[in-house]
Amino acid sequence: MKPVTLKEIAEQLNISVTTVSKALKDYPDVSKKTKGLVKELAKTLNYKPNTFAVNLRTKESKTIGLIIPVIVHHFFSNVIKGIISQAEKKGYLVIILQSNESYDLEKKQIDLLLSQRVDGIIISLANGTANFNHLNEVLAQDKPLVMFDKIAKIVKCSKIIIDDRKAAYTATQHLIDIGCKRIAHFRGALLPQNSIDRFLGYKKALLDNNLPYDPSLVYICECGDMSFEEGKKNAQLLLKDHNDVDGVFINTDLVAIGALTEFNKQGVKIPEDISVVGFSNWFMSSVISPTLTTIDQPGFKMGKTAFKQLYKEIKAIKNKKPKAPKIITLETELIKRESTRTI
Amino acid sequence: MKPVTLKEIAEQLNISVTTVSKALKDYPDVSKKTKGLVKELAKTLNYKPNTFAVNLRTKESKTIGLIIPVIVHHFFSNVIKGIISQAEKKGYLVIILQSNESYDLEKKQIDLLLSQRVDGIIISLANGTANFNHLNEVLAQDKPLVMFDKIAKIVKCSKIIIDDRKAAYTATQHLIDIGCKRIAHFRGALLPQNSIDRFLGYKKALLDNNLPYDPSLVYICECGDMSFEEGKKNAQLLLKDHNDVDGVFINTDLVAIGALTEFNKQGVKIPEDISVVGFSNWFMSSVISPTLTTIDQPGFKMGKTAFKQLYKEIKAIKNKKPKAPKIITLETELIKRESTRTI
DNA sequence: GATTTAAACGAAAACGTTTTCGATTTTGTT
DNA sequence: AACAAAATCGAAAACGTTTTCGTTTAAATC
Repeated sequence: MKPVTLKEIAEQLNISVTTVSKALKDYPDVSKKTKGLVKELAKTLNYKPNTFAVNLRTKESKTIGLIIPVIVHHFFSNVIKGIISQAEKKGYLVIILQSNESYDLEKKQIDLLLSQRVDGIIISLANGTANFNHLNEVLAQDKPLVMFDKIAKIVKCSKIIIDDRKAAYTATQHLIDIGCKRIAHFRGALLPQNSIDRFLGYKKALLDNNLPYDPSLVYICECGDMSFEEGKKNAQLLLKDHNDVDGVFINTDLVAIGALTEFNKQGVKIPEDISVVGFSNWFMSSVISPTLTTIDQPGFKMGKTAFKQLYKEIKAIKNKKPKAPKIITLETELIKRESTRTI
Repeated sequence: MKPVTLKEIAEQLNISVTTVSKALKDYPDVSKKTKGLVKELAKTLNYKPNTFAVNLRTKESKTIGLIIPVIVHHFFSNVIKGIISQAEKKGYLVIILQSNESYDLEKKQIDLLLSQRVDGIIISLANGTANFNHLNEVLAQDKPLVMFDKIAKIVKCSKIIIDDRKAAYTATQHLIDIGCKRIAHFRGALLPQNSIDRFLGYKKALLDNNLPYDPSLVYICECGDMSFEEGKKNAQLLLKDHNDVDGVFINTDLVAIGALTEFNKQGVKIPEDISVVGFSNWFMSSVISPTLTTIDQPGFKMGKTAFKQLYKEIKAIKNKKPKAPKIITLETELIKRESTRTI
């Protein structure tokens, strides 16, 4: 019942534990013959190295931590998938934690991962995170840290992002191109960098096209978790206060879908009355009615890239040649669908 | 830069490693005074026990493994969330692996988790899994194993399920109640137990209501990953071969949504021409048009329950009082929406 | 003051592996 | 046959913790 150890193999073969260990790892100073014997017996006994001992000895766990604001989320679950798929290729396991958009939890979880001694951490920040000591603590311990999507510019680690500003600019420009003159923006929470950048892209597009920027058309949501309900609520407010709006650029597809639902309910014609552009390209956006024009955000690729970068840094640190942090920007694409007019 | 160890604390305080260890764990044979000193120094030095060493010594990792067919999936990601949330409460970490509906991968991953020496495993089987040696191997090693949703009845472990048969019966009965006479069924893949049970529930409802069971109305999908495309394809086939069908019970919401999309495209009126019932209650189902009548499957609760059960078994085995496997059936609910007629 | 009891501490083994470095054996060379 | 070189092996330390059990010190009892 007890798992078999090197010692037992050694005893059965009347050789030392050292030789068994070396044989299994193909050290050059073990003869072909003993290597054969050891490997064979190891296989028949179904020997599996004790990870705990290996970890203790080698000081690495071949495990990384992943902290994510929400799991039930099309974009994030795609990222998870990307990370896991890539990690598996390199023999790494992934421990996943959900911060629930809470800074306090995020902090605790970083602590937990550090004391678990994972080899590296990938994180997308909670909306509420404004203090970065916990992240700097990771770097201080010489542990690789990679951020994606919701990042903190100020923390000196690698980041995998999209150009939120540019993508938002493109989205807004599209609304302008099809003739919208009064364009609202649902910007979601205040803090996260990508909220800010998307807002800035929206604003710049307006100004570049000589459209006035009207702050009352920008809807902020204090709720931590941006959601369907938020979209409905904002749509209601919008219809009540601004009946001249003919276009909306919305921070996230889920919110956009909430807005669409409310627009449909109130009999507002999309796209004839109002054109709507979302952000992220959730699968859902392609099946609702009308289908949603949006910005495709490559979640799976982002996950893969994040792990690849983390892996490089793990190796680099191990070889005592730490690399400078790298910022990788992935391409996005405007997906035109039914929720925006064609000219 | 090196992490601080018990030894360093001991040296600074001029006491033994033993006492330091005991002090931190509140052993009764350490004086209040030294406990105070030790704890204080530990805090100022930011001491974190080396998990590798603790694991090696205690033979447990406070980590469990989770194998899931697909991550980007409303139901499964809810389960993940449930498991993680519950695990966190008990101080357990969760390693997540995606089997991609592949038996081979699943087998490898079980192996990986065993050699990683996780304290227990939660799994939802791949569609292709018909051989259960890898699962019995887990039990043979005295590791707790809990299955959920896609289970194998034959494996003697705890299971968290819904009554698929009953739920499918309810769904089909609902179609019958609103007047459907020719009811088709998209049953998805052939192997998984819940596919079978849902089919049996469908069939029994027909027979109990004296409606003929027509095998040509049951659409099977060999594709491993049941999906949107499958729904579209089956809807096409259905419209081509059976223009008298007035109701469909579909295995999974995502497939149902594919079918709805196709029906909409071909101008088939839902629910006037055909009533549609899905299964799982994905969020998406409440926002598409028409909104989808479906069976609510409590993913989050399932995840929580699965971990709770696993936890009990971990404790039980630790105390040398292993418990008999338990099968827990969670309630489901029919959610009536626009895709089925009202009488 | 001698003895018993309780309180506080520590030495050492153990968990299973990896790796250094020295020892032994074998092979090759003259 | 003697020696050098190469090939093969193993002893032992180390990783950091937990826990058993014995030892010392302090307090309590007679």
